[in-house]
Amino acid sequence: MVLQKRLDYGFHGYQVPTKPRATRSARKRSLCRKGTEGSQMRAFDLLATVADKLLHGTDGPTTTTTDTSTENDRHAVMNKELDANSLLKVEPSDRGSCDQGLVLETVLSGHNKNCDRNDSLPQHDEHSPQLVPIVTNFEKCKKEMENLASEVHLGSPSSKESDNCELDREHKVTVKYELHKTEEVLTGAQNQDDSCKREDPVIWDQKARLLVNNSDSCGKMTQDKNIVLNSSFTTQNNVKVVDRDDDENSSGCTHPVSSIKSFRTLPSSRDRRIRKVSASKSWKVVPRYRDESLSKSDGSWKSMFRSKSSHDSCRRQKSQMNIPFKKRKFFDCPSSVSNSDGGINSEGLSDSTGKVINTDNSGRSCSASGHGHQKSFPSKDSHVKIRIKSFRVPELFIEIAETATVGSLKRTVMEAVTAILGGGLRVGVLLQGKKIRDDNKTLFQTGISHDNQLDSLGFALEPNPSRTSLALSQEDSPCILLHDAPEPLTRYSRNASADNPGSSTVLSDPHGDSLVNFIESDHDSAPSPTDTSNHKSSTDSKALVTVPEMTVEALNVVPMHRKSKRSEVAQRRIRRPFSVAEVEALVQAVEKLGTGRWRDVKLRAFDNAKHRTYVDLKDKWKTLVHTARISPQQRRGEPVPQELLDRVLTAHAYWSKQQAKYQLKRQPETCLLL
DNA sequence: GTTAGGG
DNA sequence: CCCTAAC
Repeated sequence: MVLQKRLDYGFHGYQVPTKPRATRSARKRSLCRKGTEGSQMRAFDLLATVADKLLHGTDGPTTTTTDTSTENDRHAVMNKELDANSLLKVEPSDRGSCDQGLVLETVLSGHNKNCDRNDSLPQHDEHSPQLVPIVTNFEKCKKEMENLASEVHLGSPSSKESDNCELDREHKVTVKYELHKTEEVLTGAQNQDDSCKREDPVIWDQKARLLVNNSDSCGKMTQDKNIVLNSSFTTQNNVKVVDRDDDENSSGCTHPVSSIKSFRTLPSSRDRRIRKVSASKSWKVVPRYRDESLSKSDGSWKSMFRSKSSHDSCRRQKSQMNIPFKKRKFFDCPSSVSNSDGGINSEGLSDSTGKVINTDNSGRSCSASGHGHQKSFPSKDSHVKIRIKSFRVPELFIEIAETATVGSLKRTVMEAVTAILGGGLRVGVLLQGKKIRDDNKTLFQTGISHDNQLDSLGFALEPNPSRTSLALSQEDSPCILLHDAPEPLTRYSRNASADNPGSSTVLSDPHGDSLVNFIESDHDSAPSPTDTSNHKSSTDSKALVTVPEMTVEALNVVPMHRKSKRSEVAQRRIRRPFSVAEVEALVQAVEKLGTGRWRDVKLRAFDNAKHRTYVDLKDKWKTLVHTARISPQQRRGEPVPQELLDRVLTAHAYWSKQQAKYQLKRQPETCLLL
């Protein structure tokens, strides 16, 4: 067994600063479309628009490798560079169609040819060594951008200039990268701020003001009320991306797992399926909402946002997202997220969802919005101009083996980002800290159109009950297939192991007590925010964990389905191969309890492994039996000790007999009865 | 909510 | 792992 270093990255947030502005024409068009409705637009429409745009943008991301991804560089990157200055950028993929292609790039400080655009890259030096800030840029195709801008940005043409020129075409996502357990992203925060600055917060503000002024004048002249809103969507999530390699070791010990509770806390939809899922399944991507987010906010968030936003009081609210939901194949409305969810959302919007921070990335947004909004607008007109400066998706947690390639890292991050952005997100609107739940109210009715309320308008990304699932599924997306063999990950894992001599396939018991460990793996997988925060300072951010060999390929992230399937955001749980220790525990439990009592088995041996449902155990047993029966050469994935397989066969045979006996017993009875 | 089994 | 039927 080999110990591998595992790198955990906590993404404290993705920032998607303002999206590129639509061209004038586009904007005009958009204005025409939406503008007519102006403040009369229903809140629901507003939500739908924003959500739609957001989701659209993420369609069809692709990941590519950057210059730094060579094998040779890999270690350097992982060990050294990451600590210092590592950046991840999401860019349009070359090959991808404009509208969809996104590329995730890893940029090392120093040689980032791509940096040009992002001068604002955070400077890590200041930060603690453990923190690895990553900035990702989301560039959307103009088309997308235009659409986005057009939709998001509603206003009179006159004000157009004011909008965010700098942001043009760039949908930026800033990702904070943290080493595991370092929840504090102070550095990152600063970085972000920097990046934000880079975005020219000042300019923004000024522009915003200009806008306001213009709008005022315009409004008066045109009788349009233009409202400029700078707001950021904030979501606090912890997404833990776990390596999906064949090896089970990954399972647990090192991975924090989302707690079921959290899921349960979500607003329950009436969909039974969903409930089921939430109850019994754990997802890799775990939303953190709840207090944790708040606590975190103190650490990373606050620092990040506040640092610059000092002047303004921003409302912080935690928002939760990523509650994995199963696909609702049958019910989903393909078209617009918001629409499809409508009913459910209303409920979902409720408190359960986190709160939203009303700040922009830099924290200034708040202020900006504040400036802009101030009561300068005449209330006559119906047009509401909204500018969303950034969307935040804080806390992305990624855990990846050191032996993973840069490419896999990119893919993993891409996957996570895609999952978040493309996955079940919905937009919540807050006014003065209160969630606006009635989607049918017009903006005017809600008060969004009122000058005095503008400064208190906020947006939040929230888990979309119907389609939220951050879980990344590789298998789901066709794209993956293209890159990877359709075969199960396990297969690849093997290959990978071969490729990486250093890593051993066998997972050792990192903690010593395999059973206990794996049993508790869940906890690991979903570390509470608090925990992480506590560990922040630890230099060991790179926790050395025994990790089974991980297949890089397995990690490949697959972009979610494009638009076509946007609606079906729900994804299957990520694959979590059983570790030998888990198998051991399973075998032991089955030996004692027999087959057919999976719930008991679960309670007995996997009670603490939230991510293992009794169905999972049953399935695993099924596969174990199958595995035991086939030749070793045919087996894939982490090899299971023959001894265990033998026990499997023995136990299986024994309990099969018992069952047969039982049935025989009964048969006569039934016969007699008959 | 559990089991069992096919996919 | 997912999905369903059946209980």
